[in-house]
Amino acid sequence: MARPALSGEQLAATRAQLLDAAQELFEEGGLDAMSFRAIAQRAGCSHTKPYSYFDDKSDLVDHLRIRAYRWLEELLEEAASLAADPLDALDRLASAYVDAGLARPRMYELLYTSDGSSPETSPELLAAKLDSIGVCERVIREIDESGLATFTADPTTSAHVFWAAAHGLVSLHHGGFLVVGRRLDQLMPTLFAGVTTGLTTTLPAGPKED
Amino acid sequence: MARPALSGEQLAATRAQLLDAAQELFEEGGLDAMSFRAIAQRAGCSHTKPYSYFDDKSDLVDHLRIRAYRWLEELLEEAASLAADPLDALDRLASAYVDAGLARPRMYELLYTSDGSSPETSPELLAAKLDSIGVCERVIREIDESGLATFTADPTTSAHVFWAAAHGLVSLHHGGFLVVGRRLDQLMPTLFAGVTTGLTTTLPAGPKED
DNA sequence: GAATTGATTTGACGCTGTTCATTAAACGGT
DNA sequence: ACCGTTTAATGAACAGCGTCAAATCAATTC
Repeated sequence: MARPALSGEQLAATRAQLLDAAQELFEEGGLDAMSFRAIAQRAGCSHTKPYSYFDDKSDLVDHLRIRAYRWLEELLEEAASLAADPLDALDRLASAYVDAGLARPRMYELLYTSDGSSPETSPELLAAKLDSIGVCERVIREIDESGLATFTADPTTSAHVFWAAAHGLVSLHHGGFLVVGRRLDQLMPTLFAGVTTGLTTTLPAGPKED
Repeated sequence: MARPALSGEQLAATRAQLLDAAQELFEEGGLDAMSFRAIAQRAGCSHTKPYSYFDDKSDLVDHLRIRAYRWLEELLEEAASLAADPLDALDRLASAYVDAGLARPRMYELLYTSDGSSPETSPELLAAKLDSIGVCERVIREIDESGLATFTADPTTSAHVFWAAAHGLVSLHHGGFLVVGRRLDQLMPTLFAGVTTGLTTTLPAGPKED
């Protein structure tokens, strides 16, 4: 009858284009630099076009958050794939997580901030979150199954504990708590060794009390 | 010669008044609701008066962050003061921290967010941060000195580890990772028992292999 | 009472996110 | 080849934002 509606591909392409622009602006200059209008300008369109592809600015940012979690997931997946055994994989996961948080603080920021306006998270965002932490859970399950160590809690809980430790560590750094600066290098092994020791009965480097 | 400059008291009083208004608005409706103009309106003055008391909006928010850390510090201090012994104090500290984070999510949010514009934090804010984590550090030092347990790392590092665990846990909850909801109640003891086990050689509830 | 000095307010600017009326473009039917 | 329809994209407009400059007001000294 008339002008054809946007095909799925075109729609996805433009959305990706807008998200690219948004991500660039955000990583360059933070939230202030990522205005809806600036995104449109960088994407080379009028400042109202994004409204055809996203409900809202917070909707756009939510999709950016999903991207951030996918980025993290791939990163962890890659780190785990290089490991010799599941225990090594958990170690690499922790290092990769912390390294990523330090290397791309803005991207990391996206993971743990939310628009105060929309308290409820979208299903896709939730799925992205669970998928990323799922990498950790899977590795822990592999450790359990391999018999290299035995976790005293179920894999989901154990993954949450590791995740909390890793995120807490990165937050501590970004929050400026680690005044010495070099402190993180000594803190990371202490924390993860502590958590691992506390959560497993058979250990990679046991407590060995004489 | 002329109209007298603001006395220190008046200045502090007005600043406190503005911060009260800002805190109210923020806890009511998040960052969006806490506009510079809305703060002034609630404080009952023109929308530019705050500029006589704060450099900037981010300056005002920074002072709000300091308030948040002072609030946290007092809260932890009070929790520790109720304890029978230092080991109990550490337990209460963890519970108080998590409870506070769950009860006042907006206040908690202030602790770990920063304006992307000003990467460097003010000395007062840094002091407030270190004072709040200092409560934890002090309790750990007391445990060490009392001989109830022996930490394998120095008190500062140990405090960082506990802090990271506590913050990570609250973040996990606020981030919506704990889909089940009740999960937190079982996660908290697991995490803190794990961290404590991993960091101490003499334990409140040891690993007891056999 | 007049002058002066600093606190406060008023008015304005450019920018923001968002909405709405308008224009432009791509197709089907005749 | 044209028209009518449908949809994408635009431009203009609005209220609200943070911020700055000029104007106003109040309190003190001469």
